[in-house]
Amino acid sequence: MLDIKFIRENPQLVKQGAKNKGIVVDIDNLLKIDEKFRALDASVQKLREERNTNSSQIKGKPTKEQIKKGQEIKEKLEKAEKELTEKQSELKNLVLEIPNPPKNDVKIGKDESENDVVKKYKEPRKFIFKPKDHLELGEALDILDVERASRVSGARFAYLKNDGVLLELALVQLAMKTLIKEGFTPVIPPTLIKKETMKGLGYMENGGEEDMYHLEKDDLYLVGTAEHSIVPMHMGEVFDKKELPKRYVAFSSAYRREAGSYGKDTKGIIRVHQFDKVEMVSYVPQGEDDKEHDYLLYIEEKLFQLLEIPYQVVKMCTGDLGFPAARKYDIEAWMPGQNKYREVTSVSTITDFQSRRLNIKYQDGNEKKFVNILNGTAFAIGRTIVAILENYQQEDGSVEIPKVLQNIVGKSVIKSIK
RNA sequence: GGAGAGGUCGCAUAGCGGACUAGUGCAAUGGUCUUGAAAACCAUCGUGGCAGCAAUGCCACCGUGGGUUCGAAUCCCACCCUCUCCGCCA
Repeated sequence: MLDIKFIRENPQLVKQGAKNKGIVVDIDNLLKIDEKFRALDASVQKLREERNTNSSQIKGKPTKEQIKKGQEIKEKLEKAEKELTEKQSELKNLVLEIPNPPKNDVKIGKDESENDVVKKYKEPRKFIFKPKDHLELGEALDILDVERASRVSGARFAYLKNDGVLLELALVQLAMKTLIKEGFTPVIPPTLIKKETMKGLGYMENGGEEDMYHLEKDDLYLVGTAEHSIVPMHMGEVFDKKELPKRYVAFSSAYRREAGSYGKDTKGIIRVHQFDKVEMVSYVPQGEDDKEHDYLLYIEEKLFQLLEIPYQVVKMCTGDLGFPAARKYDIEAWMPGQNKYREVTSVSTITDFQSRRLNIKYQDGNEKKFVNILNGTAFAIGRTIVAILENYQQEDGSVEIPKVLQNIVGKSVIKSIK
């Protein structure tokens, strides 16, 4: 959510920002409503003042005149307050439809085709044999079972088995150890959150609700990422500036309906309804989000460098940013089985767009300011396993385990046990 | 799931229809004193909004949302949360 004052003072910037994201907003109409709202607000305040004066003049038993006057004010006030509430919610709904404007350094573009590759790490490996895809490898090694999962749970679910499980746990260990060393606070958060919380996060609008699992009986939502339960951890709180930056690393399952992605990535575990993830969330003071953004990206890169998997860093253009992000980078790992780079992490700054809505502040001298919030993926475990399988496969179908994980897994190669 | 207690300005507490314009203690901040510190003393000290260049004035907020009343922290209703006991349970 943007600050109404900011919109008033920078209508042009807000308009342009929305346009660059490909979102249509009517700022002129919003400002007109804002003006009406403020006029109404002033008259309501005046009426309340009258009411307060009238009742504070009454000491003991009120006279008939006093009661009559009070009733008159009350009647007028009820009408005016009703109008005010209506205008207010109308205004608020309009404000909520305005996206966070992209940062100046973000390229203006209409969709993902205009994103820029800003960095490449390592040349993709040259195979002397035809590389297999992760599903073929995983099934042969008996670490993945998609078929039985589809019978039990439906499409887009998977069983991870045997060394696949050890690999997942090793990745979690690696991410946790690395980030704890960096000073992050480890958390395992709840994965069911209240509707109120989901609303506060602002993911119910813009069709976001479509992608979330909802448990109707209890009116709870399954998180789509740990960010959904980590960010609101501090709602309504005021940090001391000394406590910032506050950084969390969370491990949790993530649930996505993947509505509207029928026919896309149907093979294997690239796109599933449930996957595990290690996620980072930072709260930083105003103006420090750019630095933090670089830092989180640096950590993401470092983790993939530890795995020695070739990747590229992609900087999103305005049209591919999403509603709350002001800037976003993805890391795309090379997937030999598909002969292309695929998204494995994503890191965004959402500036104070969410903290305003969730009311998360920090005390700076005698001023209270909204914190800037950033989030990024450490490991999306499923896709990282895909990348490992495909990049580390051998001609005989076995898969080498990345050096950095060998000690944790307790072996150096995953071989078929058949 | 059943029974009960409770949610007040960072924390603790007062408040039981009109001097609540929410009191007090602690903590915090600034100062006096001190070689330094502690103590003591003095002062400041919730959040948001509207109007104004400003000093300032006004409005709202006592878990949330409704209601009763001339007037609500206080009474009524619903919901949320916390705690205690019982039941069930990894």
